[in-house]
Amino acid sequence: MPRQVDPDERRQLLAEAVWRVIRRDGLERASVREVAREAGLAVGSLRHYFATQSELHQFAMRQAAERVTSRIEAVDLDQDPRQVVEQKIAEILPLDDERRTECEVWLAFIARSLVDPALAALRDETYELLGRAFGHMLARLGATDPIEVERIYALVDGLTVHGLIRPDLAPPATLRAVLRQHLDDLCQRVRTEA
Amino acid sequence: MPRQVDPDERRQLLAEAVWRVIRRDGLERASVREVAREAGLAVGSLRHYFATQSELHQFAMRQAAERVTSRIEAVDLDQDPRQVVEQKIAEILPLDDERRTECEVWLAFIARSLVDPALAALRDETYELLGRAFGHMLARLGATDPIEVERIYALVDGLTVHGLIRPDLAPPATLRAVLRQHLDDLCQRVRTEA
DNA sequence: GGCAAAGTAGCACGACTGTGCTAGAAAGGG
DNA sequence: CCCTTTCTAGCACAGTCGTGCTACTTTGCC
Repeated sequence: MPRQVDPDERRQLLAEAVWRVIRRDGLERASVREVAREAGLAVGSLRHYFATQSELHQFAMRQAAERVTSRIEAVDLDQDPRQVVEQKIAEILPLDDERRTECEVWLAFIARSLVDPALAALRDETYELLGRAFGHMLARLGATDPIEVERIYALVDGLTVHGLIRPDLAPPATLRAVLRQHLDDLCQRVRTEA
Repeated sequence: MPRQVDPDERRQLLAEAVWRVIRRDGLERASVREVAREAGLAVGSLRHYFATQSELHQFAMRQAAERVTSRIEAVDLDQDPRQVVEQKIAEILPLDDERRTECEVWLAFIARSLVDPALAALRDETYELLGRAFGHMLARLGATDPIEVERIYALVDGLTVHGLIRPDLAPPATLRAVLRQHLDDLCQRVRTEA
């Protein structure tokens, strides 16, 4: 029998078990039984923390999003704005295994959010949060055009997908290079406009 | 009992039934039973055309990809290169209901392809085909930098995702505007480099 | 007509699913 | 010490799943 731990910590461990199952077998295999097995718990025990499968999935999705957003907010602002923006965006992209996990999990939940209203609400929350973050980042670089905000946001999400599905053709170095090129263009245009 | 139809046509009808189920309930609900019900067939009848569920899903995914790629190849080349590129890319984006269906279905399959080798092979095939298409399109505009190819490819895929999940914040007009802005920048850079 | 092929339908099996439910163990405060 | 709360565990039910299998109908060719 696993030693008792702090309830919040137990929920976090269960969320991470969900992530591992999703990475290994996909979201459709993240059943309460499979997640409980992955976490080393009985189904009845898991359901003491999450009454339904839906709650479990929502929590796992929210935790994945919060790990990303909290890292973005933790970036040191006391440096060149261009560097700040680049570092913040780097926290979203699948550049290492930790961030790759978050991206894979996120993609699985995003896909399901198209047919699951509860997940859709969570998705919208994060989408709008990130959208505002991109707005602030571009403002910091002197760009205010909403089209440019959507442009870099879409670019980053597209790079994320490419990094996930073709790590051979879109490795971390390439993702970084594309991002740098885009930011270069952006900064240059701002300068010439001024 | 449904009248007998041409076998290939029947397979196409079944693929479209898969698409409808995916849009309505998600890929995880696209069971042989549900698809057969959607198509108005018995399970045994469906399995006369697709021996396994995996075959059914692969076919449905391939058909969705082919509908997009064939439209791209059908774009009239006898006009301004900039227009050709814009029209080709417009065939990928979820700008109307038909294309939106393809994109939603594609996203569902892409997500599952991370844990399904058979779908991964199909995904890679299409990814490389589109990658080459973007390479040709940029070459037509005078751009050859591989980073620029990945950049516009990622941008389009990101716009697709945004158009799918937030049609309110990223409506067709916005997707088009972002694409135009990107192509404008691209063409201008080519001119100044020359 | 007959006969083979193609198409349609439905049953049955074993496996897995979410969740309602009960029972017992552990923890902590009095 | 006891008693309440929290936690862990497991059973049971009703449902869905993929697929192997057989039987019947329709089609098309001779």
